[in-house]
Amino acid sequence: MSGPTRRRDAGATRAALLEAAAGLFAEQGYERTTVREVAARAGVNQALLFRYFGSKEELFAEVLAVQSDELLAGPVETLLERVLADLLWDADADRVRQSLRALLRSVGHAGAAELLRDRLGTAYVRRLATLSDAPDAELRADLLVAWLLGIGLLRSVVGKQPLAGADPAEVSALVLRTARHLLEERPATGSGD
Amino acid sequence: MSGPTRRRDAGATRAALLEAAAGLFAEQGYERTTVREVAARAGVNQALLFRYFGSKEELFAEVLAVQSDELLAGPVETLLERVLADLLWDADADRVRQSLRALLRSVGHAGAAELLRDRLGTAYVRRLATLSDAPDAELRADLLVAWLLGIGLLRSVVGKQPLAGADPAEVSALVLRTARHLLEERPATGSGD
DNA sequence: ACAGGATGTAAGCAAGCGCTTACTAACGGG
DNA sequence: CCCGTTAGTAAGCGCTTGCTTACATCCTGT
Repeated sequence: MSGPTRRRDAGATRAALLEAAAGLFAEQGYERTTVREVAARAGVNQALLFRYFGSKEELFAEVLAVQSDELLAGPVETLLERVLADLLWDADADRVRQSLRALLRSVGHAGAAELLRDRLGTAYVRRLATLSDAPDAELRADLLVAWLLGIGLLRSVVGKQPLAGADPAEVSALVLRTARHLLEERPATGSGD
Repeated sequence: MSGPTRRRDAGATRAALLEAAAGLFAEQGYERTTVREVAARAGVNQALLFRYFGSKEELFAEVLAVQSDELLAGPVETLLERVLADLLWDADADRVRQSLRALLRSVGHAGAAELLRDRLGTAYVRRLATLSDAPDAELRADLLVAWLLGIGLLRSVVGKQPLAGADPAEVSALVLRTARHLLEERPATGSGD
């Protein structure tokens, strides 16, 4: 049987570090967050961070690894809506949202850019592109991902008004209507199809 | 007449520092660029950077100060098109484009965020909002600025394909059509106006 | 019970950062 | 011609960064 109160618990320490890191990476991005801050918020000696994660970079990768599948699992039709919700309702600190925001916040960092370029971004775009019949469907989906990125940054990082203070539901509805138009419209041609 | 070859020339030194800084800030952003790098590229002793600009932060501000008016001067109708051009044709290193990209690249930095929030972003939004009759015109303009920000980052910083490799003219046309729709559309209402 | 691995701690290293200081060398007006 | 001002230089200060090391302590299997 497990001891009543384990003061030495590798699993709990790892989890505490992971949670502290997720919060700080989401708030400040990768570069501005120091390993000492993470250890302090976790209430843990900072040497343990390196024992359990190897490096700051690997810790960051583990934080980002959380979200990959959860959002992508649902139906394509509501994918954009769900991502927007995670982006706009930033009050609560759900783990998926934290890791999404850590990704946005750290887009200047090579590791985050690579993840967005080669894995996450591609996965989103593949799904979003199925909503469009246009031959350049993937480009349109890329533009949508770019929009989400920009909205997240201008809202949470820059704090631009009126966007930062706007009703999330209104913003979401406006973006969704425009996104549908982007995916479905076709350029006017001289031949008139 | 001025001396034949002035080896001691404060104006030229300042200009060299400014140009080197614009290039590096555009390529790497504020935080990743070091004052030693700037001085080295300018071929100048790094102490002079502080003599002529006071601090890295003030040097950055001076780099960003370039673009403020130039783009905003033209007609509103082509404003979006011109910014998109500066964003998408990133081959040549025009000074206005460099400072625009330095701003995007450094959006995680407090100084850049403040400029975008309180000055530049507001100026763009004011003008863009005149293109819409909607009551939330400024919000829509904010969303456009967010889109520009996201496109610039996903293209130049992240390097996401197919966006990064797409024909700038096609991207521009697609974004402009969608932007017009965003500015002009109105939500469907139950009362049917 | 006790050896040995797992867990936690304190201290500090090398490197890099923005910035400053103490100095030399060139210029230009009197 | 000389001297104060200006431009340029070399060195390094104080601090922070990610990461490591040497060591104390606890827990568990046999």
